[in-house]
Amino acid sequence: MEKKNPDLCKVDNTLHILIGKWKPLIIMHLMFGGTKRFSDLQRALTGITTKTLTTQLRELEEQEIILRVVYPVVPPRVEYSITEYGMTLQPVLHLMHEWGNAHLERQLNKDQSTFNNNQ
Amino acid sequence: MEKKNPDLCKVDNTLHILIGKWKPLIIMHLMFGGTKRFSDLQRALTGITTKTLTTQLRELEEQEIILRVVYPVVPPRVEYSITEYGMTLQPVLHLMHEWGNAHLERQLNKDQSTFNNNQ
DNA sequence: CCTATAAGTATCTTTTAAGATACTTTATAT
DNA sequence: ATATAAAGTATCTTAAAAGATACTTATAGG
Repeated sequence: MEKKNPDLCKVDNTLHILIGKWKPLIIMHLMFGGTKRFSDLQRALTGITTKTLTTQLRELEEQEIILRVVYPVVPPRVEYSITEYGMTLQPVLHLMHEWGNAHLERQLNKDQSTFNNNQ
Repeated sequence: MEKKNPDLCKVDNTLHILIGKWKPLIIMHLMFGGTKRFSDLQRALTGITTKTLTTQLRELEEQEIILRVVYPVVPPRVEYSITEYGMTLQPVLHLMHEWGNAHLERQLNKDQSTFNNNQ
């Protein structure tokens, strides 16, 4: 780890891509579910507003994690897909998923033992 | 990936621990630099306020990522260290560091070629 | 001519994180 | 008696992210 310049904590570069209430979910959907239309995503992400979905998609597009393709028809048809570059996040997300899962179980166990101790 | 219940995106569990402007840095410092006092950390994290440092440390402590030990002396002495559990984040942070580094270089190359194209 | 449709915009409000600044505590050394 | 030190609290302000709600656009189909 760089001791001299702590700004060189590159973890933040990755976090920057992933931070956003719905971004991991969006990425996972496109990564494992393939190309999706705007309305498909909105249906999949229960509770998201159109404004928020638009923002998150545009940011991911700007980072070249996803691709946005507009078909010039009426009513509009817009398709989102993961890019090749976006796919490079897969091992990272996988490990985060694993750790997050273990973390969740750990917390459930903790609650469990608290519960037992209170008996 | 769970298709039925998208709330089961466990990546968010990991993100939840890591989100916080200074948290990755704090974790890295304790993980690789060993036990540190409050003032050591404040010196290391240039620009952080006491209030923010306190908040971030307390949150990490609550998640059992770090340990806070108070020595009952005056003036106070408080030491922070990474827990064994906190150490389990190391592979995750390592991968995020790697990806983030590659991402940074990619962006630098992009800027470079934009620069060249404008000649 | 009216309506429905998909993918958004435009505003406004709420929530949360972080920063700025001043204050507190208490045994010890002067 | 007073000043000092370390590790904080207490308030207030600012900024950024997300939510609620209403509106827009352009054409094909009835």
